[in-house]
Amino acid sequence: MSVFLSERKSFTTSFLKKSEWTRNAILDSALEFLWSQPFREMTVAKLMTIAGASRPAFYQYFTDLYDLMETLLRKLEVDILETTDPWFDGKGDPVAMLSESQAGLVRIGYDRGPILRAVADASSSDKRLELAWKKFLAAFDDAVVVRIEQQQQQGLIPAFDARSIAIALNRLDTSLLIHAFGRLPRNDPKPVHEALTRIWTSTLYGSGNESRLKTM
Amino acid sequence: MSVFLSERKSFTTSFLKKSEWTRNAILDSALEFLWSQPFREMTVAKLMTIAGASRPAFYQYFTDLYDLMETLLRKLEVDILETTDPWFDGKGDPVAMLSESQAGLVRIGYDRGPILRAVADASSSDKRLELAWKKFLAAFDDAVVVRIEQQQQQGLIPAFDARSIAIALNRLDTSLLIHAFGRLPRNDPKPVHEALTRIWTSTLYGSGNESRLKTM
DNA sequence: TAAAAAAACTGACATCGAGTCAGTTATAGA
DNA sequence: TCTATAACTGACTCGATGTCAGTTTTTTTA
Repeated sequence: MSVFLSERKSFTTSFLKKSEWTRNAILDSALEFLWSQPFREMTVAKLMTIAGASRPAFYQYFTDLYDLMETLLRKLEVDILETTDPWFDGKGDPVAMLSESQAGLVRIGYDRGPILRAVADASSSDKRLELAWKKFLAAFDDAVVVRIEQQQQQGLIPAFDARSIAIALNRLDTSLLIHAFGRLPRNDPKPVHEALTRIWTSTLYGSGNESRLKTM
Repeated sequence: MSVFLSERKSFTTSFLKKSEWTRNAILDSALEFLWSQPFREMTVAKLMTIAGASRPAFYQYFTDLYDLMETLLRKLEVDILETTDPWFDGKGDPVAMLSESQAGLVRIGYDRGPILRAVADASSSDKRLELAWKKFLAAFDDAVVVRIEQQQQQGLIPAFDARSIAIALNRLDTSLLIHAFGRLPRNDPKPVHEALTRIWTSTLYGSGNESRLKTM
């Protein structure tokens, strides 16, 4: 079960029905696999060898590898929503809240980068998973749009088309997290957090970044 | 050969050696295919049916589908470098130059979106193509870093780690272009251009976007 | 322009991974 | 301990890939 599980809780615990136990063993095996190899190397056979069961047993629990990946995506989703909370619901200084939310995102990206990458990779090969991934991203787009429009009404954020900016900023986050943390060795999280915060902040609040640009 | 070829020059022209002709017919078939279906649906057999030759003939010209996609990537690269020129080499108002370069990028993204998407999709399934794609992006990262550092020395851009911002902004561009134009029907290019320009501009030059945010 | 050389092409084959199923084994509950 | 239910497996089919020996078509050149 290796060192790679150290950063996360294992799915397999004692006192579970055999069926649940095996399902979790498969999920654990998938995580173990994806921490060291890209999704494209994963086959049902390899996975089940790690999990210690026969290949057909896999199909007892998942319809295919993409179905399994969707399960991992759901688990990611929950954790991301949690740590992203401050900017969406917080009451204080919006810049500080934003920085905090981005910090949470970076932390999760760092802790689960290869999984995030694997889901993104896999989603381009399967219609169903692609849809799930798209919805996952769209949910964030919607949340960011709402927050931007709220703060535009308060005069905290200048007037512009909230949706296209929200989409752009969210794409920025996902692709940068995958770029920086999607494979081992992972980048240093600090500059990633700084870059994201700088870009979001200057785009939304225009602060921290006034240029010396006058005429020219 | 269809309507989809209208926006681009066909590879196949007269007076070509048979060998070159067939190779180009395959490339044309790939474009035709990718304008209407995602990469994951593409098989050598389907492609060669469109191209009008036997399946094994494909391997005369390409080692596999990823090799073919790499060829399409090279062609994209050339065109992108062209239209991106203003901000990198221009002399006038940096904000205007930047907006112009982004416009070029958006135009290419719009004209070739599905191809861009197909290359990105395919790159996650193949080591070689993944590397080519990574290098393609890294080349832009480097160019942007150089330009940012130049303008930081001139005092046009505030001091910050140019590389991480460059990487972030480039990831933003690619993923947003693919999101907006990667499949039919494509989005309206105007808000995409506006969003990109707003984000790049406020991040680098801090202009066009001063917030009413004082204390709070 | 016709024959030789070179190139492009093809049918048939081997391989690999996916997904299915009928039949067997193991588990959980009474 | 027995039985019903759930979990598992070996063996199969299928679809796509990549290769090769042999044939056809194109190009060269005499």
